[in-house]
Amino acid sequence: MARAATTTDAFNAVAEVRRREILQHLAFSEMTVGDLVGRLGVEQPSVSKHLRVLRDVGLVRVRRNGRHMLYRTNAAGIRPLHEWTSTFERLWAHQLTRIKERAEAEEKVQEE
Amino acid sequence: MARAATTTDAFNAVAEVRRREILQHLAFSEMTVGDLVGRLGVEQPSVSKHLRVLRDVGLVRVRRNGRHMLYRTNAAGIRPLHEWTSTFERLWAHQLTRIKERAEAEEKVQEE
DNA sequence: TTGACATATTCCCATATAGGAATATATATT
DNA sequence: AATATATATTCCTATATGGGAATATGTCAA
Repeated sequence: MARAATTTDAFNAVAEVRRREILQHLAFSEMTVGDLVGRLGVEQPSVSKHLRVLRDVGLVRVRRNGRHMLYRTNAAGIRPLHEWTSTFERLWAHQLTRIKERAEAEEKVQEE
Repeated sequence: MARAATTTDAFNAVAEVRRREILQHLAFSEMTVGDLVGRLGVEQPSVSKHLRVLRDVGLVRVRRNGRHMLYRTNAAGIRPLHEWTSTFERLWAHQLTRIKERAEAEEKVQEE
């Protein structure tokens, strides 16, 4: 079997750096495809294709304005990612604490 | 160009469902490859290969115990994902508020 | 040393990319 | 209608995948 399609879910869609960049650019203001092309320095067809993927998984919304397409990030689509990572939050806090404790124990040894 | 390697970063590694499952299983207790095979119902070579990817990006740590390999999740590796998604947190809270407001406005219309 | 057990690696293949180039579609303008 | 502008899609190709099957490696036990 091959890798899962990029349009399978938000996790797969967001694996690509360009698409993460796009989502950030569209997070707090609508933007045109042309705007994105300018800001990312990527060819227009590439941008359109990435936007297609993001649309398919519901990570962006579009509306037309004349011959321009106005895209914006649909933050709700990112929420599942946030929640999945949150389940590990306690864990890394814990692990960092242990690392800190060890470091302090080491320090104490140094002092003696 | 093809898709970026799964070992490029945590984003790519975590795109695969199996690997997310593995990380959850190894989050709060060390486990053996065999344990994972049993819990996931996946062939051993598959599990080993997924673990290899997770190791390469630093999402799991291993230690040997006789002929068993004990794996555990390295939560710190997931943190970048959490932080990236956090930048959208305000946004979805905001968008949900707007949706709610619209719903309430609709309701008001109904009452009249 | 030999055999059993646990895990890792290799080989094979169908599949899906991402980007580049070319082209199609849609809308505005004259 | 003809042209220009904005965006989307198609075709191409090198590349990496995930799973299955087979095999290699490593460690313990007798």
